[in-house]
Amino acid sequence: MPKDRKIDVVILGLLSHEDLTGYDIKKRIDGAISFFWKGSFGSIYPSLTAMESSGLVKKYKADNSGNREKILYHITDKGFDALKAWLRDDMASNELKYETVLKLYFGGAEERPVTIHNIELFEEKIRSDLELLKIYKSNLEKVQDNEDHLYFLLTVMFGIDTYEAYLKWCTKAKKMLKQ
Amino acid sequence: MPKDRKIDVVILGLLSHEDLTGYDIKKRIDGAISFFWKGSFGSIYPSLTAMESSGLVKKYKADNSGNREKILYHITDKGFDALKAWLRDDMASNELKYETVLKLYFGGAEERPVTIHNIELFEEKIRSDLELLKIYKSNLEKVQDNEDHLYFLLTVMFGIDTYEAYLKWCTKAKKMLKQ
DNA sequence: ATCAGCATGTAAGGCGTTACATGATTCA
DNA sequence: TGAATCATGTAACGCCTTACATGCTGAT
Repeated sequence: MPKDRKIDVVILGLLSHEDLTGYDIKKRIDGAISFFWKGSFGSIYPSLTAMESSGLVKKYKADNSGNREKILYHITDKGFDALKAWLRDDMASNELKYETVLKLYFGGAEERPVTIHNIELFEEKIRSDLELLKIYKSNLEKVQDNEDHLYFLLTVMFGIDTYEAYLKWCTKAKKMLKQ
Repeated sequence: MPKDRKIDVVILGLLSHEDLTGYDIKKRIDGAISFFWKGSFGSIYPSLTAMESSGLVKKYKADNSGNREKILYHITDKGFDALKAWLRDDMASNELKYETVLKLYFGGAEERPVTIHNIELFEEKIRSDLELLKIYKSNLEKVQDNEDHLYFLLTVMFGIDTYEAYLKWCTKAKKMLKQ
């Protein structure tokens, strides 16, 4: 029964740095965060509404110098406390659903080239994502004064290290499957 | 709208090796597979029922030498075709929900020791899982005749390689957080 | 003028978990 | 006798995705 809507803390985390609209939040999630978490409008807007009524965030209209409606969200003290409580909580569910590995595990049901092809597809995806991560990394290394940047950098390094391990494994696995 | 119940292929994959009961399937999923996929009774039994009515599997009562009711499932040709079609399909969604990395990314909202502690928790979990994986690996290496074992071995190696990369990253990250 | 992007939201429905309900068997 | 494990299933409910609905702005 305990509420388990992780999108809430993703949003609170983002709002702990700056006020954002729902649309902004979506863009942030689609950026560097997408490597380890996802989120859609269909979850973001309801979460914002729910967190507003429980007092974790506060909404306000942007000072309309233009005339487009734009609803910005600001994290409250209560929201900040919730974010910190989550960080201090030892609980952390790391759920991976690797369809590629699943296909590998059951690869015996097909000919070897099928599995080799699946590994190659994975490899290509990882290789291009890795390039992105390296760009993120070099951008982060340019600005070293900010404490937050250390955390972003560590996250990106986590991605780079694991992706490089994936690629090494791909090479090895293909070799073994080709005898 | 396309059916996306991946638990179906997990079950088909398991049944491609041997006939199993729903309970057996759950045990298999909780074993080596749990490293990259999860499943509960609440999803397994309904999936079996659905796949029976669409002809992918066939159920039969175990020859009751005992008297406990036991329903075994056998994969049909149609089920085997579905499994192979899935393997041949280029689509593969690898969804990770790394709460640990999420906490890392937003770690700036708390003091450094909080993040260091979170990394240590992750490290311990990975270390003990890695031991398990290494046991699986040495067991697999004892039996080399079977083609299926190659796939299991590759899967386990994937786990070992990535887990070792995680551990190296943990050491590095802790060092950086302690200056 | 049109298209991409900005911007907010709702609705339907799928997937899956947790908890519940039930009962037999095996082992200490 | 009692606990753990075997064994099957249902019910409630939550989370999230996809698709839909709407409309403005800015660039080409």
